[in-house]
This record gives sequence, structure tokens and C-alpha cells, in this order.
Amino acid sequence: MPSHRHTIADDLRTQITTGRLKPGERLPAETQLATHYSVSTPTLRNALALLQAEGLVNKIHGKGNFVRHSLRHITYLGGSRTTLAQFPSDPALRVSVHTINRLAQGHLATLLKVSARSPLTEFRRIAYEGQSPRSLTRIYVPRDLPPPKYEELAEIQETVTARVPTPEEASTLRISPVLPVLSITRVTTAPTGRVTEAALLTLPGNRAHAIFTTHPTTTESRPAG
Amino acid sequence: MPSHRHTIADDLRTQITTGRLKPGERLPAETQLATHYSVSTPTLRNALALLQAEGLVNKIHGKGNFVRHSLRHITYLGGSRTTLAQFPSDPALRVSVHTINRLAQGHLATLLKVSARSPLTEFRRIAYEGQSPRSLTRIYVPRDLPPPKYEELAEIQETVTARVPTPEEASTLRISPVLPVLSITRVTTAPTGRVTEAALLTLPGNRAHAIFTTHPTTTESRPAG
DNA sequence: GAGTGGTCTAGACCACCAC
DNA sequence: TGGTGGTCTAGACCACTCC
Repeated sequence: MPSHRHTIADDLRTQITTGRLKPGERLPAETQLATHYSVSTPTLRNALALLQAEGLVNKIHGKGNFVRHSLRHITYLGGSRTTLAQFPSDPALRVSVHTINRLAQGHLATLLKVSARSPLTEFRRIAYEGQSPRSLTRIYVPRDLPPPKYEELAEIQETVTARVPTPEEASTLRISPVLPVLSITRVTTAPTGRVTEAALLTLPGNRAHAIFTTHPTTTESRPAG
Repeated sequence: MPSHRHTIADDLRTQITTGRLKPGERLPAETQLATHYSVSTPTLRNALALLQAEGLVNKIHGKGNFVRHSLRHITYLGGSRTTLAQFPSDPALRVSVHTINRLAQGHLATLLKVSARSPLTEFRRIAYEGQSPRSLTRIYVPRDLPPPKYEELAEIQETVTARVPTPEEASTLRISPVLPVLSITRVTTAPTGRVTEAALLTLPGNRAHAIFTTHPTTTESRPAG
């Protein structure tokens, strides 16, 4: 016997995938849906939570539940030499940037190999596709370093994990707190050994992947095409 | 103002990470915890759901909530030339392997660039630390190919995603169905262009990360900006 | 201000596990 | 059989968005 929320989720999922509910369309209010399915509002919300975790429904506080536009899949290309100036290099995206001056501390200081309380600049970028946020990037650069010259990058190291978003990330990306996110920490090092930049990317797991390509034997480096 | 469930989760998380609650220990019953924190049982259960998603707590129906044993962190090193013979190269781990003969189909055929119904060998490996499974690897090789020579690998491509485990993966790895997993698809290609091997790794997100290191060569062109 | 979702309460009943 | 978690009810009040 499937639980109520699953039968409700199945019904709504069918309506979405068959196109009876169209992308961008607002679902009836949760109270109305609860009445329609003869369940309490928490139960109906649990059903919607399933669809959110699948990325089918986008819930906006104060506005309603919307059928997601099928967003383009996000492909993060590992090892690319772009830096903060070009980072989300897709011109089709709208990007907001906040710049914050702050001091290194804790994990961040370790990552950048600087001492605690040394000055940093933080760039907090959110990329939007239409109205939907699709990625959050926090970039940290030591403020006492000259802008890096890309020809002189010695190493790019990317660390990838899967986790649940922090409450802040969940609200920023408008995703469910239980939707896994792909978290990429990208540290670039100059030949001098100094870390020129650390970037923390958070991508919704249901529509993002990261690709890393290695050519072990040959030294030829062809751009991917 | 943080919500109740977060403050409760924070408190329990502190008790777990500081060792006041020890690995394997059973937490008080949910009704008792709800009384202790002066919240309703649904609210307390929401708090526990957060800890479950973080992998700190293991919930067993009819028995209780248990503090997870902390296992060693899993580091997946990207771009390594090891193949199925050496894959989880840690000798401290116990590894079980099942070998299955099967036919390519669907996504798997695409991945291996072979036609549907062409013969494959599947190696299904589970690595254990003590009694706890820690990783699941499924390796597929075309059966009509000679064993690859590692000197002749032309390309290793790794695709990384974050998602919730399939029910089968959750039970195999003994993790919560809502705990994110790091999923790595690793495809190796010979100079001939043939795919020699595809490996699907599933790692519990809360104790695994993947590291990719790139050393840009000076022959690469600077990205347009 | 009207309507929406976010969170929470204080229970209820059922399903699973061990004794 | 007793204790545990799984699911659900029928509300309540707060926070956000838009007009």
C-alpha cells in the first residue's frame, strides 16, 4: 500500500510529464490541492517535496508551486583555465555579483595558504537562467596578490563532494534542503606556490555534472569539441 | 531566527561530533527527545531527518536512531591510470567481486560505444571497511576486446554527479535513501577510439570526495575573454 | 491587505522489531 | 506484548510576495 504522498506525487508527476501541467504554470495553492486530494496540508506538502527533489516543481515562498522549465543541464568542465573574470562563461546567463572585503580565517585560510586575518576579496556570484538561480559560486582571492596571469598557472586542483545544501544555499538556489548538491572546490596555484584563487561552486545535483578529461600518455592538448 | 529543527539538529550534531554520543549508541526515543526539547514529534523528526541526510544518524524502523560509526574518508583520485584490476587499491579493505556476463543495452551501450546486445562482462565490486560497505563499483568491459594495455590509454573521462541513491544502492551501502551519493562514471578510451572500460562508482557523499589535479601546459590557448 | 508558502502543535493510528 | 518509528490529521501562527 503506497502512502498518500506517493500516490499524490505520482498523479501530479503524470500531469506534468504528459504536459497537462505546462512548464512555468502555477499549481493550485497547497490548501486547494490538499482539499482536492482529501489530505491535510502537511501531507500534500510532503508530496510536493518529492517532486521538488526530482526537480519537477519549483516552490517560491509567497508565490506558489510552479512546474519547472526544463532547464539546460549544467556541465562543469574540469581543469579549465578560466578564472573569476570569465567563470560562468555562458553569455546566455544572467549573473549577479557581490564583492565583499573580508579577512581569512579557519578553513578558508588553509585553502588559500595564507595566515589568518590576512585580507581577502570575496566574489559571490549567482547565475540565473531566466528567473531560476542555477549556480552559486564564491570566489576568494588574496587582496595582496596582483591579478593572476593565466599563462602562469601551475596547477588547478578541484575537489568534488556530494552533500545536502546549507540552509543558505538551499534558499539561494531555491532548492529543497534535501536535494543533493554537487560541491566543487577549485584551487589554482601559481608557479611560485602561492594560491591565486579559491572558488567554491554549489550546483543543484539533479541537473549538474562535472566532467574531467585526462590524456595520460600523450602531451598533446586539444581543445574539446 | 533559526527554526527549531535546526537548533535541535545543531545540538545533537554537537553531542555526536564531540563524542558525548558515541558511534553505535542509540539515541533516546523520538517521543522522549521531543519532550526533552519541548517540541512536537514531527518537528523532532524533521531535526533527525537533517542528521540522517548528513549521514550522522542511522534510523531503523522499530529499533531506534543510532549514531553512525565514523569511517575513514574516501578519496577518489581522478585521472589515475589504474584499471579494474587495481581499482580500489587499498589493501586494508575487504573487497567482494561478482562477475556477470550480460548484454549491452540502452545507456550502457552508448557509454561503451558498442551496439545494443553486444556482449559485456560486468564486475560488481563492493569494498568493505570492517562490516560496513563503503563503496560500490560496477565495471563494464566489452567481451570482444583484448585486455587493455595501460600504456595505450588515450583518454580517461570522468563524469561526476550528486544524487540520491537508488533503493538498491542505499541497501547495498547501508545508507539512508536521502543521503547524497557521489556518482562517478569513468570511461577509458584506447587510441583506436574504442572504449576499453566503463566504471560506475557510487560513494556515500558524507565521507567521500574526488580530487582532480590539472597542470596546464603552456601550449594551451588562453580562453577568450 | 490578500494570498501564498514555512513552520509548528498535539495528538491519532498503523507497521516493524524484539521478547 | 510493549516499544519503536512511519504516516497522517486539522488546525494555528508567522514570513514572504504582490497589489
